[in-house]
Amino acid sequence: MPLELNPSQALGLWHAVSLSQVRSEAHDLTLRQMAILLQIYLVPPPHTVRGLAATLNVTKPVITRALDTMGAMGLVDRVRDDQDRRNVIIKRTVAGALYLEKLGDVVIAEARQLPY
Amino acid sequence: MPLELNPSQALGLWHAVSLSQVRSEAHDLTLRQMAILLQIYLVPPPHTVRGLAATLNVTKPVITRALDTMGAMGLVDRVRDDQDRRNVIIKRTVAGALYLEKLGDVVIAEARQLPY
DNA sequence: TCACAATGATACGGAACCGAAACGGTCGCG
DNA sequence: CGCGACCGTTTCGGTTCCGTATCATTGTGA
Repeated sequence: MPLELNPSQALGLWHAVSLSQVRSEAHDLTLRQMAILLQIYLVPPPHTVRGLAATLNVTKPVITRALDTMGAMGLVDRVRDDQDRRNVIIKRTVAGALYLEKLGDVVIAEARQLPY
Repeated sequence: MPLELNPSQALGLWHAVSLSQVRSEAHDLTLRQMAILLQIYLVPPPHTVRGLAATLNVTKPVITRALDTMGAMGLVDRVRDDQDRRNVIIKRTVAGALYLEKLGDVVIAEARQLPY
């Protein structure tokens, strides 16, 4: 049985989590960066710049720059593909997994506190 | 009975909605702008710049600028308070309500398609 | 009345991000 | 070998956002 939300729950959840993110985080991720990070961690590898750009419907430099930023934060890692050295394989990191685990906790906690 | 999500559902939902937002919208809102918009529409009025700044834990100029941007998009409106003319009351608009209604539809649709 | 507090807006310098275009390194194929 | 295609990165000019500090307007209370 699928997860059924009513409009109030849907917006309420989005509101609560957004608010939590804005309030807590010193430097939060862009919506695009967040989408990239989630794509990397929730979809089976391998992930490439080109593939992410196509999936998110953005240009390649957007991906490169987002990986620069999140790489500096330790949330992702980049490795050259030895089969085809033109490719770059985006790797997950422990810090990235932890970051998303916390995000998941926030979503779960806010969902639980939602009026129903 | 509260809304119980498991970690996979929580992150999957956030992933799907973020992806949908990034893919579709030419001009998407900042996380802060989104939080402000949801606060205005989901919490009973009146809303002031100062109040929003305190709730979101950001400085007042952040609110003013976000209202400038979203005001230009027609998502919110500003009216001087006649009781205390120092205050500015932030008003909802039809366009803003429609915008959030669509967002809610996306959340609901993605939740329904979630594996469970 | 008149200093002072409060509110929202603005000025300013700096940082991050964007899209388009160009670039270097790599592969594939004739 | 050579040339074109492909991949990720970088450069460029421009826009947006940020934080701090300051401003104009309005209310408050001695």
